[in-house]
Amino acid sequence: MENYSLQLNGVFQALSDPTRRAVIAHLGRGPTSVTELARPFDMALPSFMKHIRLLEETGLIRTEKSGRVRSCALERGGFAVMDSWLAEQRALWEGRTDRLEAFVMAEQRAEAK
Amino acid sequence: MENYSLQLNGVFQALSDPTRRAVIAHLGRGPTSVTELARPFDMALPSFMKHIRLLEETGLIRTEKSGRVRSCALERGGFAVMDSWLAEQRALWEGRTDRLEAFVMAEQRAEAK
DNA sequence: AGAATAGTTTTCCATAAGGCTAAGTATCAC
DNA sequence: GTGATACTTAGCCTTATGGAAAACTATTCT
Repeated sequence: MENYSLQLNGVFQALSDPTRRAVIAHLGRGPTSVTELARPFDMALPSFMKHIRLLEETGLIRTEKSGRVRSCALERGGFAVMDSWLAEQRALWEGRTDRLEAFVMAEQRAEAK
Repeated sequence: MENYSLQLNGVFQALSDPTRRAVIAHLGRGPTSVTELARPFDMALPSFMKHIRLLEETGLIRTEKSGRVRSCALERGGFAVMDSWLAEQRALWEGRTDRLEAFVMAEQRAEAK
């Protein structure tokens, strides 16, 4: 899947910025409006909105506008691609560790002879 | 810790590039030389080396030069910062889910009266 | 209606990121 | 010691990224 890789690019890149990670952390405690989320940052609103849009595009958050306020919430699904990649990698080098362990044990058994 | 955040920036950014993720995946099957790692990519060596250096700087891999060949290996420690951040986030929104569940159950109990 | 609030759109700017070529330095293999 | 190998260094180029200011739109409050 070509698309899987692109999603990974997006998610990792999104999380590489401290402002965006802080937004994620904030939303972990519940949905909020953009202005509320922006309050802790010394940053112009348009700049902040770029982060919000990027987070939404990558599927890490979901936003909805009602009236003049846009409220944001975590989208747990966005983390799924990353989780699966990480699991894949772990399977790889844990598999290898197992083989290495098997090898080491085999050596030890050989020595014991 | 100010440094923790910088490490997170680095690790996430490092993993946001497909070439670098491929290198990580390759190294998951064991240590190799730079040239060997570079083989699958249609990219000049100096460009590829930038990725290697970045991965090393962020602590995701470890490299060592012996003779004219530099061999690379995974550094599991580099993943630790990311893992801990992810765990932190999960604790946050799982904690919240629990409270939400508790709230919902309380409502149901109230209705049952 | 008029003022304040909450975003939005547009344009611009400086730096970082990813890639290239050309040329240089050690090793290693004969 | 010559040639091939395996990187390294040094510039250079283009696009992406994070941020800003100014001006605009749509709601909501009084």
